[in-house]
Amino acid sequence: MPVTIYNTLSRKKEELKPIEPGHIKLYVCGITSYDYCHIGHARSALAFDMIVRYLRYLEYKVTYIRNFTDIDDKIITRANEQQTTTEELANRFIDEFYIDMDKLGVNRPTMEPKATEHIQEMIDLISELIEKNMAYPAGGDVYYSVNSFANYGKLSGRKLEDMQAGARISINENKKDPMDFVLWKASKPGEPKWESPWGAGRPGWHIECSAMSRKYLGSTFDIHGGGQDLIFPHHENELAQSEGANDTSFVNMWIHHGFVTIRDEKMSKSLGNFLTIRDILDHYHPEVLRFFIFSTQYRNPLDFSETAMQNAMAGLNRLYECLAAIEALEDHCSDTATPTMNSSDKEKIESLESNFQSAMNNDFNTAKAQGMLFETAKIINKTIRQLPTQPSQDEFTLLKKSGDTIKKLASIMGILQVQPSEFLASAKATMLAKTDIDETEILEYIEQRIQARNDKDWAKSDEIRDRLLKKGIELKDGADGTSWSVKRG
RNA sequence: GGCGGCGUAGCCAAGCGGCUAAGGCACUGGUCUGCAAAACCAUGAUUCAGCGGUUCAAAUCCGCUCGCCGCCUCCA
Repeated sequence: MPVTIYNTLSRKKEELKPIEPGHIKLYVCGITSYDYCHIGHARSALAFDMIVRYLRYLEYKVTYIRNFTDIDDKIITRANEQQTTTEELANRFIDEFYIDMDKLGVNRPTMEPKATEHIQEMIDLISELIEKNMAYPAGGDVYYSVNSFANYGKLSGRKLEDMQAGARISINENKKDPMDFVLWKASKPGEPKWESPWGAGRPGWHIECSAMSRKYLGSTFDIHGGGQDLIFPHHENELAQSEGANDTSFVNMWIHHGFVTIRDEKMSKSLGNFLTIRDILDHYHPEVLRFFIFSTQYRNPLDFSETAMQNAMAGLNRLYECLAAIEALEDHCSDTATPTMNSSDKEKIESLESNFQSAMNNDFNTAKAQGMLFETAKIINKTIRQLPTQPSQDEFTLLKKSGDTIKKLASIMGILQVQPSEFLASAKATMLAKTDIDETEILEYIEQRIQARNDKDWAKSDEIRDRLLKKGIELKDGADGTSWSVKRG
């Protein structure tokens, strides 16, 4: 079963065929580090984390490069505002980025090059472009000449004429063509600068990815990824630079993920609908965010809302409850017991892994893959319910094994990786933090209620239960006493 | 204006020309319970924004219309 991926360049799903058999080389545009990361950054990191995990699960070797943009206009502006250096600011937010990524359980890429550590590679690349007459110095800057690259626009599907008609391009006296973009920027007084053949300055944004991907992955590699907003101009320009300089195809497949929206609008600071990763992690278990993000295919827009997160939590809970039920099975088997599972259910359970794979092979369809997990959980729950006290050894083994398979497959999405009890407890703690009651108070009420129940004083018992419910606490009377949880929603 | 995407049950979401249109959440009924809650079980689309067309066959392909979104400036 081949992996097929939607390639932005061809606008079709294509079979993944690594250049070097068994080895996939992937480059993803990382963050510009000048602020805390938001939920959109989380989706990007998580989407490629999932892709890499899946490819490795398929036993591909994956070399995964994700860069840090640690010098650019926004960083300079922000550093000035905070009266610090660009280096200090960028490094500080790289540290914050790692804090968020670690909480989300995102695996580190193979390498994470920083732009400022690859200035020489960029200067070399720019020099090559100048030699080939594809770039020109002007007034201390260096520009890429879009007219020198016949295929300019092939990734984003734009024509130069159309783009000029749009005419939202800043006027710049130095440019030969308004669409030409900067490769090297002369530094203004007080700005960070590096020496170059064209004077002191700093690199343009697009050139860093061309230089770093070439250094670590070569002139042609398998997959380049990023958010959909990077298609133009960033990736279009990278492609023009790299193919212009290297005279060879830059990337075989371009993967672009969709946006996270809030009330169906793209997040932005000006709209005030901006949510950082840590805002969300204060209220939800990291696996809830992961589950939510993978509840739709990576290319679709994903609308964030409290309701959606509650749904995600409920769904994840259901899967954990199923795992807990499997764990709770006691090993009392009988050789003579008749199996309770019908053959079609048994077949479905046994084909979980291959069904999961075909979902994932179809452009990493995590939404469908999640559906497979639920389908299996449903059958397992049903089976466990019908199980005699002495189940057959086969059936018992199948259930245990299915639980392990669920966990293994879920690990590709980074969910179901903690003990069910641990997840439930930690979800409870974050939920409790949102209420105005604490655990000791709840336990006191429960004690009082147990007394009332022992006295068969149902009125008082119900009154206590209602009082807690008003505070958002639900009680459950089980076989082993009363337990509590925070009411959802 | 140019380019791209989307519109499937109350909500989220699979589906990529042919098996009963996955799955989740919510709702409702049942099991359980002192009553509840949780959990579990069961149940929902003769129909896929609308209209035409291609085909033996369309949610799936083509055209048009309507609605929504993104990019064309930094952006995940």
